[in-house]
Amino acid sequence: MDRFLSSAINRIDAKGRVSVPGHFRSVVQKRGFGDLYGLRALDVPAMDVGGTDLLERYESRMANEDPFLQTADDMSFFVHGDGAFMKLDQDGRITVSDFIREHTGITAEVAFVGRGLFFQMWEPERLKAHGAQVRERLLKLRQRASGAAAGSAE
Amino acid sequence: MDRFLSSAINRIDAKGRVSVPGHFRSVVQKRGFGDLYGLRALDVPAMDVGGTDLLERYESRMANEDPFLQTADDMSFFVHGDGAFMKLDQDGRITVSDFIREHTGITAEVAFVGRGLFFQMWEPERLKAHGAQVRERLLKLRQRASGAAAGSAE
DNA sequence: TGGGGCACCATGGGCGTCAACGGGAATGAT
DNA sequence: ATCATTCCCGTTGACGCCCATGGTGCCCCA
Repeated sequence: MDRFLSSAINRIDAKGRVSVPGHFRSVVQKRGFGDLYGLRALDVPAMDVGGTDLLERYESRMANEDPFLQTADDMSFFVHGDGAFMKLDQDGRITVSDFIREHTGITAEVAFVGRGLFFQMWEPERLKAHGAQVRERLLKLRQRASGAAAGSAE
Repeated sequence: MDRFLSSAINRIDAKGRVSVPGHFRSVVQKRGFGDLYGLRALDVPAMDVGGTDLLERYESRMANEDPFLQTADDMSFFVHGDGAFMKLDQDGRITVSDFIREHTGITAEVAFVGRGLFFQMWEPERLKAHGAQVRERLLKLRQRASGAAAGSAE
C-alpha cells in the first residue's frame, strides 16, 4: 500500500521530538519523498503533511491565477509562508516546533491521521471533538434527507 | 530546494543587525544572487527581498500599464526609488535601516517569510494579523468555489 | 501448542556541530 | 572627534547523529 491510511497517537519527548508512525514512513520512502512539507490546514487546527508533490500541486494551481491579483498573492503567502519543512531524523522522528504547536494546540502528544496522499497531525482531544462534529453533520444530513422523503418529525 | 519556503523570527541586536535565516542564505547562494535587493511592498507593511529577478518581476508588472498614465509613473517611483540594497555581512546578517523600519514598523524582531522566488520581512505582530486576514479570504474563496466535495487540503 | 528468539518500533538520552547572537576592535565617512 | 560600518571572535542553545532500552508482535521450531 502506498497511501497514508489509519491513525496513531505518539508522545512528544523532552526534546520536542515525535516519531512518525512506521507505516507512514514506509509510505514516504515508497513514494520517494526526500523531505516532508507541512502546512497549516485552512479550516481546522491541524497540519497537512506530505511530500514535495503537495507543494507542486499547489504551485501548479497558483500558476492559473493572475500573478498580480490579490488571490495569487494570498495563495503564495499561504503555501510558501505558512508551511515548513519537517525533516525526518535517522530514527524517523520530527521535531514539533512552536510553529506547529500554535496552530494545532499540540502540547504533549500528536495524533497522526492518514488522508490518502498526505497525512495530518492533530492534538488528540481536538481531533476527537472534530470527529464528533463531522459525524454529527453527516448524521443531520441523512436525517434531513430521509425526513424530506417521509415527512417525519425529527 | 531552491525556493524561499517557511518562516522564522530573528532578533535585532544592539547594532541594528539581524541574521537572515540560514536556509534563506543557502537559497540566495544557490540562485547566485550577488546582492539582495529589497523594496517596500505595495499594499502591505513588509519588505520584498530577492535578487535582481525581483526587479524584473515588478518591471514586467509596470509594462502592463500605460506609460502616460500616472499609475505607471507611481509604480516606477516605487520600484526604482523605494528600494534598497541589503548587503549580507560575513555572518549572513543585514542591517535594519530606518528606511525599513518606517515602512514595516519593525523595532526589535524581524519575521522572515518565504514566498517562493523572494522572501518578505515583517514586524511579527503585523504578520500575524495579516496572516489571519489572508486565511479568511482564502476560506471564503474556497467556500464560494466548493459546490463539489473537497478535502481539507485541496 | 507453547516457548524462545528475532525484528521492528516507540522512546530516552549523550554528544558534536552549526546557526543565532553579542561584543571588541579596526576601518571609513562626516 | 564621533558615529556608523565591517571584520572577527567567543558563547550559547537548538538541532541532527548516534546508541541504548523496553515493549510487542511474529515466526520458527521443538
